Amino acid sequence: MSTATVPVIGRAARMFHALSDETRLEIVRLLSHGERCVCELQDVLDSAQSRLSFHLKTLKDAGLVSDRREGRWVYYALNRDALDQIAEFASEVKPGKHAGSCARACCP
Amino acid sequence: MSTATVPVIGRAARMFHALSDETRLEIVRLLSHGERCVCELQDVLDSAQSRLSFHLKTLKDAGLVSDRREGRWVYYALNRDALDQIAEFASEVKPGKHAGSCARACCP
DNA sequence: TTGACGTATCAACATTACTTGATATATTTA
DNA sequence: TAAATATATCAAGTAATGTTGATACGTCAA
Repeated sequence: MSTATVPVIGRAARMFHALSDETRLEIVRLLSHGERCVCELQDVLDSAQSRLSFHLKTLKDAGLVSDRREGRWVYYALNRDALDQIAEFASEVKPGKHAGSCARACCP
Repeated sequence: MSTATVPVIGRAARMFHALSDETRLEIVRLLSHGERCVCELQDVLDSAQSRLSFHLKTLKDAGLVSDRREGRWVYYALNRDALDQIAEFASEVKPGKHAGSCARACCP
């Protein structure tokens, strides 16, 4: 494995982990309609505030969303780049991409 | 949220969870070159057998890989459909898709 | 400047996921 | 049929993650 692979894989793992929770996927789905403040997410998801804050932080740390404060409100928005990277991963890894060049090496 | 959304989100969460571990991402990367038997993955990843078996089961339960037995060997392969679904999720959710139709409703 | 509101952080607990070593199962070969 | 090989499963321990309620912080309006 190339030296560059490890950090890349770590980043990808963190992004996928951020998407591995149903609440966070709901948040992502809501944000796909545009940026939202925490209070609206809270209303729609009927979720405790600290719980939501925790999940938003998880998404933010993984680079999937960004936030901006406006007065007392904080607005969260999806990160286009991150979504592109996910799509890219899926297509990178799709069988057939490397066809021919990669014979199996074991279990004769 | 529509009634159909919940199971779909559950499935997605499971798929993303399966991809949220570095070892499993390495496995996926290896399988992107074609199907592999467990023993080869074991060699390449230098991983305990039961550990690998655990991760392969996780990937399989999430629908990301399938397996077939051939004699004493079991070959694992990536599931094209699952990868397509991941890419589809990323594009579905990309901001702009719903532009215009979804004004914000809170925090006046 | 005090009070109210929106959000983040913390601590304690509950739950889930991962690792390891041991054992079981299936298949092949001797 | 017995031994060997490839893989799966299990139990026990450890680590990571998610939930809840309480508290702190920042900003605005009175």
